[in-house]
Amino acid sequence: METQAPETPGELQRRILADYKNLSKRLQQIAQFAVDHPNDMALETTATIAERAGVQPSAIIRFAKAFGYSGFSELQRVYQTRLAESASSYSERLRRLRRDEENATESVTPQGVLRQFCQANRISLEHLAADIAPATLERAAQCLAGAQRIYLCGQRRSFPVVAYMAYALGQIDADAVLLDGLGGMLGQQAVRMNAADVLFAVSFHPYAEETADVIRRADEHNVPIVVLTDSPLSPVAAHATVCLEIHDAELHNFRSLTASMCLAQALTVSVGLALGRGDAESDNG
Amino acid sequence: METQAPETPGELQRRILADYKNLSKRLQQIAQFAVDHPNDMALETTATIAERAGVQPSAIIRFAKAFGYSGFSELQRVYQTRLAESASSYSERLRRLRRDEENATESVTPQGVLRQFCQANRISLEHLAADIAPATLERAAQCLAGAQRIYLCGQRRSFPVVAYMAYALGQIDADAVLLDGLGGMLGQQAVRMNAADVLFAVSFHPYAEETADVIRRADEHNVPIVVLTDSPLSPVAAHATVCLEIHDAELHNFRSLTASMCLAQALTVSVGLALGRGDAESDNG
DNA sequence: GGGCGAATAAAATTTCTATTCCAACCAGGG
DNA sequence: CCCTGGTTGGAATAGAAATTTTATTCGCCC
Repeated sequence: METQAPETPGELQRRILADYKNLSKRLQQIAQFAVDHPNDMALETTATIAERAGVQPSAIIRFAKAFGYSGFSELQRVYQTRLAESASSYSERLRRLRRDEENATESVTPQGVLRQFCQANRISLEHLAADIAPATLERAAQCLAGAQRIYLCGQRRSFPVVAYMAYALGQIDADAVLLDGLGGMLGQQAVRMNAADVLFAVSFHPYAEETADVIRRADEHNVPIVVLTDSPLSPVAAHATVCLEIHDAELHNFRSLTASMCLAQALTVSVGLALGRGDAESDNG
Repeated sequence: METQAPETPGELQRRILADYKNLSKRLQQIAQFAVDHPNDMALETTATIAERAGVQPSAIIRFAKAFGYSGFSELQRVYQTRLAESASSYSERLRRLRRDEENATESVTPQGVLRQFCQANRISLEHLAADIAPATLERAAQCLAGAQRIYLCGQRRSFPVVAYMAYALGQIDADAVLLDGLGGMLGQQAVRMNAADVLFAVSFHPYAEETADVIRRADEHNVPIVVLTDSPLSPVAAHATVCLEIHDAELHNFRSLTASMCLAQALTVSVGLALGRGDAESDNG
């Protein structure tokens, strides 16, 4: 009632421990339970919590109010953020970052923008390393390394990713062909794919029609397909032999490519290592 | 209704993906949202979820029933367990990640390589934010924003960077031309540059001859030049009006592009903000 | 193009939950 | 022993949320 209610999980935890000895017997009992079962506090109803803690529902309300909240719901909100943040906080963190920084005055200066992007991209790289399933990545690398020729396809925003791979795979003497659709001849370029090859396709949200076409064609000819996309439900994922899911940061309505590029690079190097020409040349330009 | 309702988060995820194509349009929309925002599914109310997903609350119920649950609450319970479980395993994942890093043998597996790249790139992003002089960045942004037309030039490893910029600048309706040297006509494309335009050139170590040529030509015609390169002593830096120096990470003899891409993106957004069309569109592909 | 059935939206209903309130309770001091 | 401060338990209440019901729309087949 009297003091300000903690708004972050950490603050709350500290407050509970500090005020513990000043609480009444029943409230101490609840504090104990809250510290021991934060998940229950976040997910269960007052009735359930009351039962599990062996108290009356109204005592739960009193507990919340004792820490300055208007009611239990407000307290529960704090426990929920704790849970959401600690879980797969990725998009949550990015969203918060965006909210925090977009209204800061410096966010419109170039260096402010740069700092935001650096920060956001660092977070997305952090998660990239943890989120990609090793087995999936392994299969993707093997798929590419075992192919006679690697066809690369990506339009619009995805194009830089495959452009980079075309270059990098060339550096390790892999037989890579970039399907660039130059002169409207994407179909012509793609028609030679066969089952001994592999198609590496990159496609993000609005999912360019051309890429979908190439994938469909590859699927019809039993060409293995490695896909890099942003959702397992994306139309391109359906035909994938191996599907790599990636979530790049988005800021100022621009989606980044950092994580995608990083993954592309790691894949290329892995293919190189598999082919025994990983750390080959001295330089690349 | 007909089949058994999934009781574990993993099962549920698989069921959603498998049945996706059999669902009605609205239900697909919800499935999409559920896959993308599991936290919301666990913590928010039907009304809130409905609003965020852009559907009616009753549609959420139908969604739950479509997977065999008696109602939404039962479905939500599953998402809650997912959240609760991942909360406890998060620190576990971090610990594993750290432990693995000390393990040198893993560095040749794809996930080991990926982790190294993520780590290295995160460090380079950290430095990027600190190393770039705000004034230089500001001048670069103004230079680009004030130009009638932006010519983009980058070969080999630098190409993905300018390819991305060509795309991104197009998104904000800037007049950008990618000098891709297609059909050996790089000279033809470059000849129209004049003093009201600007040339944005990217060039790294062995410094492609074509890029140097374009820069030389631009300089002769008094075209302002913004250069992104890896050394102030590089041959391309000499002619630069504004010179941005960048140091991407290098691993396994492959130089990354992460920092360059990040800078390119920050620049593009800054140009957009300067032109007053920064956060324009809803989406970009 | 008109009628049929499924899918959806909107309103109405029911269920459940947080919260309030007050009587009973307990401890300590007169 | 009884009053007095705070504390507790549990019924009552107000409100919100899930669910059901009812119209309406949409898409498809004849």
